[in-house]
Amino acid sequence: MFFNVNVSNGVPVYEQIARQVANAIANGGLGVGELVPSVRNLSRELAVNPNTVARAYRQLQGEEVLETIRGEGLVVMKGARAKCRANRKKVMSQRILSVLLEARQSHLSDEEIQSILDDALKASKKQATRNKIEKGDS
Amino acid sequence: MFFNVNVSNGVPVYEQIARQVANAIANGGLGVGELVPSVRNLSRELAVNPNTVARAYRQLQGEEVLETIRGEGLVVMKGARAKCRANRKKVMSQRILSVLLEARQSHLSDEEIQSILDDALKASKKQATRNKIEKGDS
Amino acid sequence: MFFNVNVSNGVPVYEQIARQVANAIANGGLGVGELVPSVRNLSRELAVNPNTVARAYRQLQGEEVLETIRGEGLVVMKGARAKCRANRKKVMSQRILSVLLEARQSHLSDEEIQSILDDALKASKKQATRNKIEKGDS
Amino acid sequence: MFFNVNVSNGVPVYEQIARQVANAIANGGLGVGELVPSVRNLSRELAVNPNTVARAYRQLQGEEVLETIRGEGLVVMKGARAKCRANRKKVMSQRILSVLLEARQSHLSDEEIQSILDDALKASKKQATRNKIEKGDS
DNA sequence: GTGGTCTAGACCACG
DNA sequence: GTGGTCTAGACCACC
Repeated sequence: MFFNVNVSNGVPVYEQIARQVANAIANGGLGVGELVPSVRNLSRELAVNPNTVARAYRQLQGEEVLETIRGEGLVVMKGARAKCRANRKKVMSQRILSVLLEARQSHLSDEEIQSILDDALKASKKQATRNKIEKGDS
Repeated sequence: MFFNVNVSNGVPVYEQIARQVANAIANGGLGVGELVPSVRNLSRELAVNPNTVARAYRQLQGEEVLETIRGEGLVVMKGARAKCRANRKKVMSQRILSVLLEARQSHLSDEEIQSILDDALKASKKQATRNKIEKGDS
Repeated sequence: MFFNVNVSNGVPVYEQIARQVANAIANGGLGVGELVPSVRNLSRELAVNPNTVARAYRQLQGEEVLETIRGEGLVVMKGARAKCRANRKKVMSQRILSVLLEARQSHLSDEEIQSILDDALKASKKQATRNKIEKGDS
Repeated sequence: MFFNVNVSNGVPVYEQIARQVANAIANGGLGVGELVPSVRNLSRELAVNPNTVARAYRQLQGEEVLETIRGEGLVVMKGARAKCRANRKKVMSQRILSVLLEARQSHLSDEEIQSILDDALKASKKQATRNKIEKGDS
């Protein structure tokens, strides 16, 4: 359950946090009924504004992944794991599809697209391995 | 050489214009030494503010794809076609790679990723065909 | 870190701003990772439109000298100092070279050119000294 | 008396023409009392708009370098040669001085400036030699 | 508070 | 006619 945020990344910080929490749930790192880290703790750990963490959590509440237990904090809802898994896949699919569609409408040929895909797949495997080893970055 | 912009797309209008012009160059629709549509004409045609078109063109100047001929207009620079083709491919690769990397670091398995890719590829082909037939959309 | 602009100078205001910021970085007045003055503040201070400052900053982003931290502001990128120093020298060299080339192709003799250079060098030293003393000008 | 213009140069075409005519006069290529090429001829030869040539000539009239002889055309005025020589030197000096001043106010050291000057001087000599040999460019 | 985008409209130099 | 610059002001997302 180690989160990290990249501020100079284009992707809003609150989104990065929300995604990583959702991923943790999808992978079982955070189980149903468990408390997520408190806004204050997490914000300190990530060195971001508490409002930002709060916003990430709010978004996950809106997606019915987290719910507030009065006097306790935010916990993972029942059914959240399946939802996160499904959602993760759906988002991935949409993103890839949109890139591919744009590639087509810019007249890249099937062969070019295929070769780009193959290269990216290989590169991602290599990079993933590297990250697993290094395990530290900025 | 028919450009179109989608205002509620997330992607900034000036970027859409710049990309489409760059694509036109990459595909030979706009040849080296040719004048691109004038700022005022294109802005009228696309129903956007002239400044927005100007900004798109300015960006392409920064990339050394266009250059201005004083009192004449903007023309496609020598070597622009290769640059646009290479750039298009590079951008595509980066985008796909970043999605794949995120997929990996969210612990999706190789099989899941592969199946998502295959589905997206098929879907994109179908959609491309549809677009070719319809030839008009929003 | 005192910037100033000369509106009736031929040189576009946004360029003057961009250069001065780049120089501040080259000279260490603005360190890597530091926030540059906010668009609104600087525009107020210089009495120019915020868009003009924004354009200057945008240009420096394109040169990978600045990058935006969402919700925070613009900071000096890693490696920016070296880049700015190198660039400053390059620009100077090009400008001088182009003047010299034109002098040559207008058939000025070596001796004339050399004498002009010497005079200009002396004059610039004197003027620089004067500016250091006065420390205020229009 | 071979003129050439560079449209994608930043320098206004009419200025390039005016300068080259003035240089021809300074070098004796065009003698006092001689007719300069007609607007129509020169514009055809340079492939530029006649208005542009006319403007260049107008500027030289303003500088009292050319004068119109009714029914004849434009001729080089008495004293034009000295004036052009002086002017050429003055313009050169000003341009070099302004570059040097900017270099100083951007905190380049004396040594850096001197080295840049030396390099530029050497480079300009080399380039000038090359141009003399090649004698053709775009 | 920060920057980013877009619109509207004015003025300039150039050809 | 062309692009380039600048201003003024609105609206957005993010932190």
